[in-house]
Amino acid sequence: MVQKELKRPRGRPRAYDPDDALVQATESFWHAGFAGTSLDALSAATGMNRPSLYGAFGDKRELYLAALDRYVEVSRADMVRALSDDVPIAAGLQRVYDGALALYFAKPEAPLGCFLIGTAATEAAVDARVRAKLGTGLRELTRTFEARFRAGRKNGEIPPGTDPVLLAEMAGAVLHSIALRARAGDSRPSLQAFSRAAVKLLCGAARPRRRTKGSAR
Amino acid sequence: MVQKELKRPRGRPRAYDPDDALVQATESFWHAGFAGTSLDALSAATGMNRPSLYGAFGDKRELYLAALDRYVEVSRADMVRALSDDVPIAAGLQRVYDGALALYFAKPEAPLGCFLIGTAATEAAVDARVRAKLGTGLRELTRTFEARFRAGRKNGEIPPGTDPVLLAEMAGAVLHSIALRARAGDSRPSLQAFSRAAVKLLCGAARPRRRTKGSAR
DNA sequence: TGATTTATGTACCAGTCTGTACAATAATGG
DNA sequence: CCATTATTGTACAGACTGGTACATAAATCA
Repeated sequence: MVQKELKRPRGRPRAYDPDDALVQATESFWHAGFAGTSLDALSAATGMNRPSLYGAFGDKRELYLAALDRYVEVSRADMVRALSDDVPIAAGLQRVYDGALALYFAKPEAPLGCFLIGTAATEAAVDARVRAKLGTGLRELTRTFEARFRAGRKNGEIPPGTDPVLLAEMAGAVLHSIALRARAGDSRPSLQAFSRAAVKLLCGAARPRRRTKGSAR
Repeated sequence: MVQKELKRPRGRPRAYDPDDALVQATESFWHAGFAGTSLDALSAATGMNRPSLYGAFGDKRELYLAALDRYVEVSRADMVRALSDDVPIAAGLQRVYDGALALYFAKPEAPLGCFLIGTAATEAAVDARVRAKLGTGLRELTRTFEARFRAGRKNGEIPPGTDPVLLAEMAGAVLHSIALRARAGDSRPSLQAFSRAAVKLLCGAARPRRRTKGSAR
């Protein structure tokens, strides 16, 4: 559908796919962090030799920043999809957490948690651009939660007295905690259980109080 | 009170204080992470030359692990103190968060967040011992919350139907989020506001629902 | 086909990294 | 005062670091 090479560029064709290479580079950084990932490792992971890396992405830092950008954008899009208005808030929240867990445990032998939280946090103290991307990335995700809670308040899904900003921050905090704990070695079932309880608390605490027992599905 | 040099050891005396040096090393790691901190930096920060560092702590990794241990122990002790039973739960929780913020913003020009969360998360994926320390560290803090909630349930501070494990995990999640967001550049007042709202939510949601306005002290 | 353009592969540079060998130093024990 | 012990300071080894210069290869354009 999408036409890729309407017109071939002039010189020798690339031996790699830039998007693919960025994904591979992301996985390398995801595993060992920015400082812990060498250009040799990036070269091996992407299949590109060093000069090609520089030609395509600039230096190591620029490549890392590009990887962060892509990751945040994909995560945001996934969240928006999971939180779609035609699913009740609690179910949407749970979909976000389930999706996150699937990503964080994608490599079952070595759970990596969240790429942004797991690697950019360290670099943020040293590199202002990383700090900015980490900050805006986290805020974007929180704001996605907030938008859903706000819509839910308008819908009547959530009583008018509740604060969508606070609920969004709490939902974000749960996500942060899961991301971190996955990388810290906590088991997936335990985090899944936590996420379910947290959803119940956040969506239950928001309403006028009712029985928790015997709720359908 | 504590006698330090009841008997001087045999050889040439040390030119440094081991505890002090560990604190200095911690600050270095706190800033740039494990991989980002060189032995030269550690040497400069501690005032010890390389062979002394090796003699005192072993290699760089061992030194980092010792720094993590000390940090977790101090944090745990601070938390236990803040959550003492003779202060209401909500106030105790708030003391924990206020203390954390004071620590995370100790260097106002460059907020470093939490040492454990900010640096060990990155290294955890590569180093099993760091992962273990991160995991047990986080769990210890959460269990400290849990103990306080459990005591509060026994006291009547919190209704018997609530789950202390969940509340502790939520309180921990708020702490994790604050730690992260401090390092991501969020302002201290915004995080303080978040912590206050979170305390209200966690301690308010736990009780049978009542007015928030006009509660004494 | 030959000129042009772009990307690749090799090889390398200068600097930095972690860790250590070794001599000098400063204390104690007899 | 000399032997012993432990730490310090210097200097260095060997590996690895990020980044680049340069010749080669593969495509298009005329």
